[in-house]
Amino acid sequence: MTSKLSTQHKILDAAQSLFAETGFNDTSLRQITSLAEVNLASVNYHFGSKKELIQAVLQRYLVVLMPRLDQEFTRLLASQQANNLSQVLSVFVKPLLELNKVHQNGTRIFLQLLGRGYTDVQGHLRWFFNHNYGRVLDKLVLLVQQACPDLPPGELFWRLHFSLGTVVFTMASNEALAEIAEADFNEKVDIEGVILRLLPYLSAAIAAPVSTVTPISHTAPLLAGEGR
Amino acid sequence: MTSKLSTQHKILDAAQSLFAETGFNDTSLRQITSLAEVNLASVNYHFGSKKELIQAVLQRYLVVLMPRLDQEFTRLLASQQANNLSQVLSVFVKPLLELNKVHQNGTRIFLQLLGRGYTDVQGHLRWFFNHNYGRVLDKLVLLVQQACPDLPPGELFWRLHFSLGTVVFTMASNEALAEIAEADFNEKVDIEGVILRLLPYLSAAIAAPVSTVTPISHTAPLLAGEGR
DNA sequence: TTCTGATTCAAACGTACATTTCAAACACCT
DNA sequence: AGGTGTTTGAAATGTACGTTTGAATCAGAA
Repeated sequence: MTSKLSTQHKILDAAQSLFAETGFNDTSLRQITSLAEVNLASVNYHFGSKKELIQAVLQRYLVVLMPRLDQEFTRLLASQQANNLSQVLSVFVKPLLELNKVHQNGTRIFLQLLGRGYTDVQGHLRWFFNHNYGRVLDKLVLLVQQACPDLPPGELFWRLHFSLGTVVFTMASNEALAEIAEADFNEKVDIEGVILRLLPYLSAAIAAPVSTVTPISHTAPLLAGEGR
Repeated sequence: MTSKLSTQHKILDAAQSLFAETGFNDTSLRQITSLAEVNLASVNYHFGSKKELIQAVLQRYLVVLMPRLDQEFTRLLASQQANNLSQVLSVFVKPLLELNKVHQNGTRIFLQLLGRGYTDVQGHLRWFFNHNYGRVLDKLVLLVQQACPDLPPGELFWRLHFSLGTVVFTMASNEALAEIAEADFNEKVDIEGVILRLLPYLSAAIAAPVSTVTPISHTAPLLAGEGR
């Protein structure tokens, strides 16, 4: 079963686990190479630097996930009928779960890494992500906008980021939560279970009625475009 | 105006800003003491260690917030009529905003710190938090349970943690989000604005109908257990 | 085999970190 | 003023980090 893996592969496998568990900055190359059973210098030999290793770890999943999401988004945009929010969010499920083909527990690991990327590093990974895949997410914004025509663009912006936070934080602390859930409620919940629990939560949240109690002067937003 | 501050106070003020901005592990005592314009050794003299400094920074807010929340929860629990979810969540607003009395931008800083505490450190801060203030949060769980009697306890557990993720992640990246929001939508949003936007989002999310959808993965084989 | 480029290895480099040390400076008492 | 306990200061300690180095080892072609 355990075929002979290249050094690069062993590094990536060890790195993703440690990165997901401990975060990027709090995982040392020595931990990684020790777990991977390779020489310390091989990381810099094969990847150049720790920063590039982090990107390589993420890219392994992103190059699979993002084209897949793009394809789903494009399909939904092409269908003339308006899609409801639940349908839009549901298209995430299959592409995300297919990351388990990239690596065992790939879905969980990727989402944890995504969470780490948003909270650990200062801007750098956020830029990398938006720069490479921003156009795909623009389609998602468009779809949600169509599904929730009554939602002002500014409100939608915030709610999408709220939702990103929900997902990312949940995955970052997924292990601890799953443990508690099993201990307290006798419910064994895997990553698919969490995703399926997230869907109705996020659907209801994003489509929630807009609050009427606003202490701030309510100026009509003119500019659209999620750019940046 | 700028009265003479004690060394301890200067350290706490510098530390909370840097911790909120960069995270606990990625902020060095040298940065803190440099910003506070005190000697490096004074941190260990006054607080013992970096870990204890982190706790002291958090405690300054927790000792104000948690009794305040406890009081609100108790009040709501005492009222015989059942409270709806929106009412329950609303009790967070005032206690949170009163943290601005503890320090300028105290609400934002505290929530950012809370986010850092949940994602940065390994369990340690989570334990500290649950150990000291777990009983207060139990009352919140009870209130939400009363407001959403149809929600199974297991589902409620997950949704409360989803909500924690929403808040915590939003605050961790609050500065970046607020900047984008202002640039793209011409909306100046302060911490109060974010909190008020969160309320309807979270109310709808927690009270969302429970999904009837079952996992698409085949139920027969349990290969690739997600545990560990 | 011998040559050659790619990979691995042990060791070291320079930097930054939290923490400790101990003498100097300070504040507050009588 | 002198004495005492508290606080600050500059410097050093030991550890860990990412990265670099140069020799040893390997794989494949001639």
